[in-house]
Amino acid sequence: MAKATRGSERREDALSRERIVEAAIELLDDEGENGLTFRALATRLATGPGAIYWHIANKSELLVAASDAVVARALGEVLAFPTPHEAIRGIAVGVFEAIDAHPWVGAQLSRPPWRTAMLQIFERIGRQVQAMGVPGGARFTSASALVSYIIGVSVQNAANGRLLDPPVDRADFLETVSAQWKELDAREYPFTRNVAAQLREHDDRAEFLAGIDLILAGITASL
Amino acid sequence: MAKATRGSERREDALSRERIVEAAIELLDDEGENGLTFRALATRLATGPGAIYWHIANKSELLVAASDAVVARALGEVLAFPTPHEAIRGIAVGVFEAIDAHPWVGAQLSRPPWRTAMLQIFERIGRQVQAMGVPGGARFTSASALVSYIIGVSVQNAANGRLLDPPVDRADFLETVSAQWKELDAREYPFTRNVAAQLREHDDRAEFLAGIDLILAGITASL
DNA sequence: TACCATATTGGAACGCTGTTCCAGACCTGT
DNA sequence: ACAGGTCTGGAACAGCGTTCCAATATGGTA
Repeated sequence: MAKATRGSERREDALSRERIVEAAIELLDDEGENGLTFRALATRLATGPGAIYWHIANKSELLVAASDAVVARALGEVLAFPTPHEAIRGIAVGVFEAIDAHPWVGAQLSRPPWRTAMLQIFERIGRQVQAMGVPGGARFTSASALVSYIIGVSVQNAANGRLLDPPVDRADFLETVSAQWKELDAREYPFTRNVAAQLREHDDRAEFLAGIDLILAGITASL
Repeated sequence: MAKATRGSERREDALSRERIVEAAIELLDDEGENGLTFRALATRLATGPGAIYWHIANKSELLVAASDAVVARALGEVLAFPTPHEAIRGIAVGVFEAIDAHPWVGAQLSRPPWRTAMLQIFERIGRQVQAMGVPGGARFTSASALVSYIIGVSVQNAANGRLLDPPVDRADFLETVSAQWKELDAREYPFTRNVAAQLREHDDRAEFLAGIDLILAGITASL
């Protein structure tokens, strides 16, 4: 009797690569990047650390798999757009919001191996650059610049949101930084002091899109 | 006699925050980011781990201090330029090459707290944006876009160079990646496959500057 | 010079981590 | 019913950041 019970419920919660990656994503979202340990993951999956290693080589591979899953999901949700210009903005926002929702992805993207996740973004952006009418020789440069900008801003935006241990209100946070900037030495930081006020009414997403438009304007201007 | 000898040479190798940060930079450059441990650092400074903690709060602070030192040194070497356009290129290249020479700095920059290092870059770029004649309301956006792009590309460039454990030749590396891209599925990655050839004769620095010019063109176009 | 309070040192120890190892349990095909 | 590989999970290892603290060096005062 005891044997039968244990045997039947065993197949239900069988370990698998997907289940492990899914649990890792949950753990990272719940506890932050430092929350993902093989022991915590094993506990959540009601098993031991050793069992996980049968399905996944090491922590690095686990992080790559988790990031890829998040990026793939985000890009999958990006729909069709009437113009290349709008499509690029749509893809960019999709990536931006995915990293904003899962800040730990950012730390992974700017780290080797830039495998599937980065490649997927590059491919999607590249196609739209081509559709914009950019000639062959300049496509690589334009797509690279866009992808670098998208990843760069998204990662930094995620890093900012992550830096508060007791999650502070965004407005309060901007207020604080803005105040700090105003306190800077007038000789060393004249520019930063000057724009400190603008920081208070600052919308990351809008600023991000404005940057995209800036690059797109540059691409268009050199057609 | 013995007492005098020990006493006199003791002051020579006295510990200090600067000496520790300098040794940390050397260690990071020599052994990579994983090479910096408090034990290795203590050995290099001929002391124990505990002594280091008298001068520095924790590893995070040490990394921030090391990054700040490298960035400050790099920006200090950037000279005057006749036009804002050239100045921005000059600053950008300075940052790019500093991170290329010290890849571990990249991992730090896109991580909170973005204190002095990031701020210094932002300030330097911002002043030149102002000099370009960008109106007050758009300065923040333009400077942010440039800084994000500069950091984004530099970090990714550094990450690429770092990923090879036996340091492979750059040309061989590009050849390999280019070949990998050509093997990609034609349905899923048409664009990436198409530009794979361009990757082989790819110059990171030139590509980086082309991206800067793209953004500058965008800024100029919207003046 | 003798002494004390303070600043500084460095080695031992703690708790945690990623990873390895392996005895045993499970599942499948004969 | 049994033999094979597949899969599990707990114990153990080395190494990490960090803390602790007894020992020492230093600078000021009597």
